[in-house]
Amino acid sequence: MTTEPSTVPTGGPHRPPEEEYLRLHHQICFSLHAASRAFSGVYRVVLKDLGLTYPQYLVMLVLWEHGELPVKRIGELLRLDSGTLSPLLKRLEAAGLVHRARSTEDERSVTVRLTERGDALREPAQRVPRRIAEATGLTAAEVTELRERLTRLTDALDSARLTD
Amino acid sequence: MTTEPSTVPTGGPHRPPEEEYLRLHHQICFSLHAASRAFSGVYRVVLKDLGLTYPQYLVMLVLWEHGELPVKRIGELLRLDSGTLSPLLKRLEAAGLVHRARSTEDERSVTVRLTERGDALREPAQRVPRRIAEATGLTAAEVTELRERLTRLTDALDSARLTD
DNA sequence: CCCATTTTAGTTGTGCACAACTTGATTGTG
DNA sequence: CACAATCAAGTTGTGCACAACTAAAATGGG
Repeated sequence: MTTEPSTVPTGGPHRPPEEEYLRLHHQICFSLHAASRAFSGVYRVVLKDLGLTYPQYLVMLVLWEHGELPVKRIGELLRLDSGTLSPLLKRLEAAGLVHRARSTEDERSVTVRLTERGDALREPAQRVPRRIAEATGLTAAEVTELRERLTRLTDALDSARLTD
Repeated sequence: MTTEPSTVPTGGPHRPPEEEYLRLHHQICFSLHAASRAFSGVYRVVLKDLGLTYPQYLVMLVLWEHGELPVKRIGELLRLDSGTLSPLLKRLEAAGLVHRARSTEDERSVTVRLTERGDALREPAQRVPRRIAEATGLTAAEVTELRERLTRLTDALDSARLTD
């Protein structure tokens, strides 16, 4: 029974809809998962010179854009919570790229700002996007379309989760 | 200097192409990352009843389809190595869903097969895909298109990585 | 003014991803 | 046959994601 359950698609004349769903679904959930990991893999190679991981790079991107931010705001921008960010920021601080300090006006808040080294890293990082873009083999228009589709998908998934 | 570097897009009359790249690129890499995590979040909720995590569910999917497989083959199908699979399979075995045994013909290989409980879990799992499909808010055609795009992207990223 | 509630970071524990390495079995070639 | 090269799993160590929790500060209603 367990040695040969439900083999290849089917032998029957019509396929039950649930089977069809299972297959399609398997493919979409797996392909997104795989694409995400393939992306990290390429980033791992490209970011090696900078000494950054992919999530660390995302944090640096928002800091390069904004200069300094409270941890809370970084979390909102990157959709990450303190359980992920606290140790990550600690590692960036240990690497001398950022500085963390309690806000004086609100002692609950911690402000993260770039150090001189962190700011300087921006220059070599400028070359990263083009290398990644080349690796994807997508045109700018395709990138935009895919991004929009993924953003809509994320919003749909997030709101579906709330109503569960 | 570090307090306000490179603020908003620009103040200048023409934007340097690297800046444009940085922005677009930021968005695509972030959106894929976020979509992947949003997906896991929905799966986490839906799979809770089955007592499976998302990666465990992927392994169960290929086992439900093939009945039994060597670890090596599972890794090929899911693009995962033994460093990820060994402990994951150990947890599935501890949960009584699979059984692992050294192959008699090749002592290097370990064959993973479903236990009766693992096979039985297939029935309630049939309802998962529809729930996920509803959460995505996508039509079947959109799912197919997105999946194809992501698969092409993964292939492009993987081959780009090899030539690095 | 006081205290319950909320907010912000941080901590702990579990699981996944992956590089680098180890162990033991198999294969191919001299 | 012998032994180097290869191969399959597993182990170790690092980092990310996230749920659940704690600690400390701020806020707001009575």
